[in-house]
Amino acid sequence: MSDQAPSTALPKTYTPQETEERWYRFWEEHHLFRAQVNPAKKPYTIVIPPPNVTGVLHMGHILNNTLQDAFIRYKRMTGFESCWIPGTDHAGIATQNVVERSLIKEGKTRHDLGREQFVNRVWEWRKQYGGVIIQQLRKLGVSCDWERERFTMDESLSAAVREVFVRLYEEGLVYKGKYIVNWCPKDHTAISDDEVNHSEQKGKLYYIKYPILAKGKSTPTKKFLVVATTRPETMLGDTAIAVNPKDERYKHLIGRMALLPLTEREIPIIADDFVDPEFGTGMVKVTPAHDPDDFQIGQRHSLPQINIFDISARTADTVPRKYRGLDRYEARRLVIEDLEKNGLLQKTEDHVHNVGRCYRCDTVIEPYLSDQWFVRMQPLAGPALDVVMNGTIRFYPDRWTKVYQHWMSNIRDWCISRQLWWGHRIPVWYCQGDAGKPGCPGPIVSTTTPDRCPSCGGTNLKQDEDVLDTWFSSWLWPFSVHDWPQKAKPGAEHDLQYFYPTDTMVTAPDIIFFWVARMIMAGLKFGPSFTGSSDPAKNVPFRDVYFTSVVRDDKGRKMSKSMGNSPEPLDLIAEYGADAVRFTIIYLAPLGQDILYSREKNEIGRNFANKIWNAGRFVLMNRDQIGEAPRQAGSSCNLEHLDLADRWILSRLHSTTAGIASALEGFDINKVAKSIYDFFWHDYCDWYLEMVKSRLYGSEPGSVKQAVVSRAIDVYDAALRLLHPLMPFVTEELWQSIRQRGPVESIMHAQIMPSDPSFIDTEVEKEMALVQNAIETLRTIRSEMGIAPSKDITLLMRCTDIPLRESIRRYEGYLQRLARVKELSFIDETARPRLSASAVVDGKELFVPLEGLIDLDVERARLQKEIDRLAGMLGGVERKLSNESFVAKAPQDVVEREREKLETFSHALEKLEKNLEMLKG
RNA sequence: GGACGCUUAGCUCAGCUGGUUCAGAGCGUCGCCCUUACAAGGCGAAGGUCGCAGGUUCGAACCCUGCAGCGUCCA
Repeated sequence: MSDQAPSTALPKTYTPQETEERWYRFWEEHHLFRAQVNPAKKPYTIVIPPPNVTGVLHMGHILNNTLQDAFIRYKRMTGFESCWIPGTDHAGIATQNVVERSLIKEGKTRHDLGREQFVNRVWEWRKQYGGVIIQQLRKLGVSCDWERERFTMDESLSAAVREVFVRLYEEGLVYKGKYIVNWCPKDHTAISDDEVNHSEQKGKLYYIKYPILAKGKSTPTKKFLVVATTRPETMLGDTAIAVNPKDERYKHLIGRMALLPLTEREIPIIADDFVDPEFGTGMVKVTPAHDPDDFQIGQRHSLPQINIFDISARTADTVPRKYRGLDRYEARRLVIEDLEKNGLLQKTEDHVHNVGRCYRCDTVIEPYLSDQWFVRMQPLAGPALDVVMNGTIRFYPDRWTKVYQHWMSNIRDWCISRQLWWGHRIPVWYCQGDAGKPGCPGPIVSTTTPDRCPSCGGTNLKQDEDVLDTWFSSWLWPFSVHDWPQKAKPGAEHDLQYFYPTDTMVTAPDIIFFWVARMIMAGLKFGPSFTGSSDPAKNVPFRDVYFTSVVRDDKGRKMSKSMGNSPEPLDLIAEYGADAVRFTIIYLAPLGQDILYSREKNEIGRNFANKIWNAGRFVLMNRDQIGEAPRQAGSSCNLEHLDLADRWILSRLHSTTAGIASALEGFDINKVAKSIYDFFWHDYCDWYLEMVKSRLYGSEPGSVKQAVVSRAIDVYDAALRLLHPLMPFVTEELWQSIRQRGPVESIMHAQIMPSDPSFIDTEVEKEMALVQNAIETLRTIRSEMGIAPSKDITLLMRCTDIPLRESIRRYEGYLQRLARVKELSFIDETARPRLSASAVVDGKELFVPLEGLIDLDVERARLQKEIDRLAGMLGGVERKLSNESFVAKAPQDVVEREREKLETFSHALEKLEKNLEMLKG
């Protein structure tokens, strides 16, 4: 017994705090998370969806990262080279905001510092605070390969960004243009369509009268046209009025001019199909510089574009003096006031409309005309849609494919430039011309900073001021983490070749477009350059996408720190332990279904940890007293002196293992948690260990008892390994305690025993079910008859079958231990035990003589209830069988089963009724 | 307006291709128990017309249609 650990008395209750810290240090110090190119193994790779570098851990991260860790650990324990690459993204707007806020406290703005200084300042901030979330993740116990940690602003990842920009530019997939974009007046930058959150909001619909000008003249007629608008202030930038060409009401006005109130500008009345005759008056004002639809109309009719706002959405010099320098809402108020004064406001109606807000700061977005860079998405979307539709990439749950399909089919170009200082500066330069000479037209687009203009040789170059969208680096993450494009030679033996494509992407559904979709595009587009293959299956960034649940509070509201309805994850971990928090959230989170969460629910996980802890205590105490059997070579489990309970627990272990493997295949991690929980708690603790006691404390020889102890530990060991991916700490602690382990040995690299079907024995499980059934029945009788738990009972069983009697005798110990049956005797058909409680289990009658103890009324009521229940079921079966079409049409085995039920139920019923009669007589 | 999801015990949820004692589990409640692993525990019990209305079928919690309520995304 060289592998027997020294005696260790575990405390009665598991306390996670110290344990967790100790084992995490152990794992990290011994580089146990590290993955290496290993051609002998298949890789299993996950790249973390990089959290925002300004972020702090929230419940969504807890769920998301527990899932990833569970997948990574299961794979590591089933023969894969598991590699989980962590990191953060540089979160352009958020990070810049954070640093700007701290500058404000010093009474400065970024403009006071200048660009270079400011960017340095952000780097400093990042060095100091950017690792917070990474440290917090460690508390959760995640097995990320920290030696591969990446940041989207790392030099190598920045090189990837430049490379991609240049390649796309050269292919004509990146272009610059003046378009209406979503402008955040607070952050002073454009954002992409996906970064705008729309919500319904109550507003007003204003009906404004515009005087119609006399034909060919600048004098107003007495007539007016009326437009309806939700944003009256933008009228200052109107350059036309539009009607639907088919609208009979207004046909005669097309081509005429109107006078724009408050500005005295003359604008044309035009016809455009876009106008909905049903909306408002059927006439719309056209403001090409401040509305995306109007912009389109403006393009079609070559209308002037008058930008009336500055970058803060305050009115600019392009409006009459009176209205200049106003916030858009003040401008609205004043415009309305003046229109009213002039009798030009016909009416105002309540109106619910959709308002877009910045996803970072919630400011109402201003459609804004500006020069921006875009990615042409259509050519990238086609292949990206194909790989999902044809199953090369699978979504879990599958319904997200529809959402994806819809988005991909209606895709719009991606605005990638941001008017920020923090981020990847756009790799584009403009020739300004050397002294006295004019600059050259056209941009210089290059992965490296150019010395001189390629056309004129001039050295006066100016880089584009803008930076790229953060997501423009995130979409490359699955391969940029491996230092593409530097290490990109196809065929070479390195990380990119080995670990790409990744296997599973675990992400919240709300960012399906931000990175799932775009990562797929990027993988398919740039994959061939390092996989050397045009096969989409080799270029996709991942094969399975797991969309997590949304974590809500117990009232169903989405948890958010700003709402204050989210517990602080680190507090939860401190209070319950990381294992408990991990297990609980997995146990509660069915695939793709929202989860209602509250802190007390962590008791599920905490209690479970304590349960297995105490099971460990139990086996250790017995090992210390009884000792273990000599180790059998080549076997993962002691198989000597097996009895029913042993065969049963082995059967359960192997079918649980198989069930977990198949649940993992389908990403049904919730089921994994439930299976291991039920196995460990109910099968192993409630039944197996209780049954083991009857042998350990019985009269069998020491060698037999030692085999029993060894087996109990073996099964326990296997169960710990099954559970480890969900509860890494407590399982490590216990695994290290039950047997002597090597100095760098860890359960995280122990292998999960594959399910061996030869152990799965349905006959044994059936027999065991019978014993369990009998024990439960006896317990019910005891409880209902008010028999004190400490009091022994006698059991009479009607059974004439001699071999069966013998086999039942073998379980006597279990009945003794688990139902406190002191004496078991068999009786024949004619015996009529009086004053007994009785029951029928598997057709056999059980009698518990209760002379002097029995309350006849209670027992009669109990029997009557059981009779009613059975009679109900019997009735159901009889109805089915008397239904001719059932017998004719239902499958034969189903009919046969019903006939058997008829048999069983009526026999049992007969006996119960007889026994009830006896009590009456 | 369009798409998707959900509705099963007081609460949170399982329930696979329609048929196995199918109506389940955990929490909560009630009763008994500090039984030498565990009171963060053990044993037992009560509790539900499976959202509503139709339909398909020998048979529906499960499939189809409609409706209602809740939620999410897109326009």
